[in-house]
Amino acid sequence: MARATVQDVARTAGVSVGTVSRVLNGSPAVSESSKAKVAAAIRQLNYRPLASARDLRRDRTMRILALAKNLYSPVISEVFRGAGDAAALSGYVTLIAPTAGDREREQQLVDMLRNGSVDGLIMFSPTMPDEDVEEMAEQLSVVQVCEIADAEAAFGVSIDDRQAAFDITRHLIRTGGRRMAMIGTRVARSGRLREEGFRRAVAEAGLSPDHMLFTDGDFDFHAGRRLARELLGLRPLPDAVFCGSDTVAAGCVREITDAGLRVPGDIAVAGFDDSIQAEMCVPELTTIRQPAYAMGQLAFEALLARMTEPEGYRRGRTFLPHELVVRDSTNG
Amino acid sequence: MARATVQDVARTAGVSVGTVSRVLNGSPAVSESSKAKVAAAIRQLNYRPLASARDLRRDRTMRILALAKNLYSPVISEVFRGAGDAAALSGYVTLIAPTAGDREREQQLVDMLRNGSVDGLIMFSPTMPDEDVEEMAEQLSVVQVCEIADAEAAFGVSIDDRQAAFDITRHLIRTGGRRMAMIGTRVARSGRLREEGFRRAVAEAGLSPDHMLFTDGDFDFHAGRRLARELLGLRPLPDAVFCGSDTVAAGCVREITDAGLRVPGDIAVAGFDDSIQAEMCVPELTTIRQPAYAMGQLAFEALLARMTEPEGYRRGRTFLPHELVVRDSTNG
DNA sequence: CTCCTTTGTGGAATCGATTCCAAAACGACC
DNA sequence: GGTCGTTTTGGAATCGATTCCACAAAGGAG
Repeated sequence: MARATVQDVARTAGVSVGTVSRVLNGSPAVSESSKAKVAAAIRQLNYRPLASARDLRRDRTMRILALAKNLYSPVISEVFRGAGDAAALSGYVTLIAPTAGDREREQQLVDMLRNGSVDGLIMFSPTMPDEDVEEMAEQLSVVQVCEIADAEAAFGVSIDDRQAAFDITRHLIRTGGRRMAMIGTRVARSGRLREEGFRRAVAEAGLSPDHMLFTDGDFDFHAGRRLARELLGLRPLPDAVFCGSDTVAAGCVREITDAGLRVPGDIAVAGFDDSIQAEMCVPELTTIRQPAYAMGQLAFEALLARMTEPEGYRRGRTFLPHELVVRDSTNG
Repeated sequence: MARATVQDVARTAGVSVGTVSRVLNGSPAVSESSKAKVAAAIRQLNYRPLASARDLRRDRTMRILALAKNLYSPVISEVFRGAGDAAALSGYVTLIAPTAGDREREQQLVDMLRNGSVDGLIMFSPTMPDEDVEEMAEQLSVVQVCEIADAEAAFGVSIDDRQAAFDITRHLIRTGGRRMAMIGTRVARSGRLREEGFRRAVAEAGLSPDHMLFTDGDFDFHAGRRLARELLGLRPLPDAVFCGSDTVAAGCVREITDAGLRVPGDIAVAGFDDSIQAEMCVPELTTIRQPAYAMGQLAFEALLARMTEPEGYRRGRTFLPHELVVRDSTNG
């Protein structure tokens, strides 16, 4: 039993294909009797309009794609939840795909926008160089979220990473931090901005950073432990560490605790993101809250504007406010 | 500048549309000179074949969809990584969509299979009733993973949840557990199977369960804390608790520790999944390792068979071996 | 040089839903 | 009953890539 087509429905209902299509799309100019006949035929044949045929004719898919390196991140999943909810309100389906940081796979997914498989694209952490993002943004419906390339043509939503890192570092200093260390990443742009914010806050307090440790690879719990272990071997021992994410901070806290030192007594630790990891950690982490859900919503709204208005869409970046969340991993 | 079509490319290259298409699809019967001319025209016009037109004609999309309630779960993301990698090897793109446990949104996503937006579907935790899964599986390319409905026609990959729960409960008893408690969920089928395994192991040891606590809603860190708090108010106080996930177990451990009791000294705690949470917890959790990546791979392979072979596909369920991982949250 | 095979090419038909245009059906009103 | 709107309908054209068929060109064998 092959798939039923609009022709089959028309024949069964005793009307024309035009009428069937009009019923399907809720056109007002259809008599009640036709509507009923068509509805009956559709049910009888278990008919569904074929997406590719509809998309071809209409020249849009009502689908968008959201790209990220990986899915297992509280911030990413929350951002995509916000974007997905906002998209649903406008009748769009949001699909998500991980790139695994692989250029080729990312390219393949971006091609889905180029070849019309989806109408728009939300990029979380592009692996491609900034110039490519810029070029894409000029011709295609793309917005960025959290990780924003320096691209004039593109729109992006994020917090002010530099300011946020500045704020939390200042908090570390205010609560007694003098020998300042940072564990971060330079792979992501946000990581570099956080480094800047950290350095600025330290300098402003008349101090200088004692230790800066970075990873080029994963930025997870194990990386946090590894770098913290390294840190504990250095002198002078820091009394405050700013970590680029909660997960890394949790690894750092764990390593410090295992070494017999106390957090925050001996070393204060600050995280970033205010994910569930911050609450799971003992002691609970002082961190920066990102309005991830709202960022996702805003990203979709900007994307919608880009998709529907040919030219008058928003460009540049928008910052959403972050918030310092003080918990027990820093001195009160 | 509107999108270039195959016609435009043909005109620019001075060949026919047939030849362009043959070049695009790597047909061998094309001269080198035509190949070069077409390639040049494609580059010049920045041409990409339109997906909907191609899909319509070919009657397949080379895309599959993976559904789950939410994305922020180590098991889910690992399963989908396995499925995605396997799919990529066969030239398929894997798209992921969260249902948020919403029937309507789930239906909308399942419709993407019905209307040919994708060629196949991997379902993680269906919200729909088993009968619907069964009915879908009969006519459509669907496989299930981890959470498997009792559906004859469908294929599913998972571990043997009952046996795994049995194994870890037996370990709790072997290492001194007498007053046995469980914190679980009955919303998911796997949760019910784990309950069965727990009960069986307890009964087999000549004991009977002291406390069984379940949540109908979220099954996360906070739920773990809430149920553990409740548990600590009950008498007799348990000396061993089996939790249905690592995240819940982490919440449970946290609540017990905060109450001034020791894990595992006063109360032993076991988790499930061997996610990163098991390692982040203090003490690290004894748990059950699920071969999530392999489950994803296998799920895709079964799906591929279902999509390509009209009838001779696999049915029923396949169990992959689990593994008891002993750490510090249970007595040595 | 002819005949036959191979290799390459052009172009029309096709996939299935939508949409536009023209025409039919239906009322209402005189 | 005829005229003039207003609904409603039928059906052809369309979207863009693929594929099949027929035919042309090139090469090889005799």
